Amino acid sequence: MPELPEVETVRRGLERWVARRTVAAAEVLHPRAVRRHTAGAGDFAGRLAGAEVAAVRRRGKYLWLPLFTGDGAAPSEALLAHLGMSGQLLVGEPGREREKHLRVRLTFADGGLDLRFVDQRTFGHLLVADLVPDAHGAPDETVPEPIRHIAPDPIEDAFDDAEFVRRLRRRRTGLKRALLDQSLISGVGNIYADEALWRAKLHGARPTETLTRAESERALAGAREVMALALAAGGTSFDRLYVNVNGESGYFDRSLEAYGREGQPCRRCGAPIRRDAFMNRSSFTCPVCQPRPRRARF
DNA sequence: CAGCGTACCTGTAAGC
DNA sequence: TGCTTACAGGTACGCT
Repeated sequence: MPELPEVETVRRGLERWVARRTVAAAEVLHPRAVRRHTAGAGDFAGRLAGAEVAAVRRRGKYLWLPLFTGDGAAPSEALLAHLGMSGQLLVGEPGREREKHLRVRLTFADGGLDLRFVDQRTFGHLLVADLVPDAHGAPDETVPEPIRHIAPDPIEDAFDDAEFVRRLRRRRTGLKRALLDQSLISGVGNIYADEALWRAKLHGARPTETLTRAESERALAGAREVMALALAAGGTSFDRLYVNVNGESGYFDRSLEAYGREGQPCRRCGAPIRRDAFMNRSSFTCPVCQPRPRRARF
């Protein structure tokens, strides 16, 4: 469930079903799922066994569960998760059948619902990492060390609009590429980048150094608005790959204005939406509302 | 250093 | 029907 609204939907589910519970055991069924935990699968499982989930946090597309380790101190490490292209975190009866692409399974000391990381394409991963001070947020906030370089996302308090606009306009790249850069703004992926640009009436190939302050703010507002709407709909899913912790799909796909609408009329002006190849994927734009710049950056 | 292309996977759908 | 190809929500890494 890749982009911010889908990950936030999962975060809310985990908060409800997993927070404040103590892990009994972690079972790694596919080593690739913990490849970024450099100390290995055994160390990963060892750090989780007996730990209590203190909370469920998110920045952009990353989720993390700060862990109480039993000594009464504040959490110093966290279980960090990225769902990649096809990852799911599912909560359910421990005895149910194992999913075909089950990669990691956590059981809890209370014997209740288990937590499963299911990931068809294995681009997602889990790891346990140290918590370090957050360079972007309040002084007492922490983030897992591997994601300290990730920028705040536009729906968190730590996001600084003016700073984003300054950094965006200093870049020398295309607008869409910049929106997808998680070190500039996190949480935006291919769907919501296209939707934000449609709302802002801007083309993703616009060179960032030609953007006015007002245009930059429009792009940001577009991202913020579309993600808030998608979140209210439980996220976007085209198939069973993108579901919440209870296996249910969101329905924001019905509200998409650009993404996946090649050849269909723009709901603002009626012109057929056009598809272009971009970064080994697709970009969808309205050729009238979002005129392609003369000096295009893709 | 910033920016860009490619690699990493599995599954589905479309094309021949 | 079966084979091949294109494409799918993302990030890390190495090259220029």
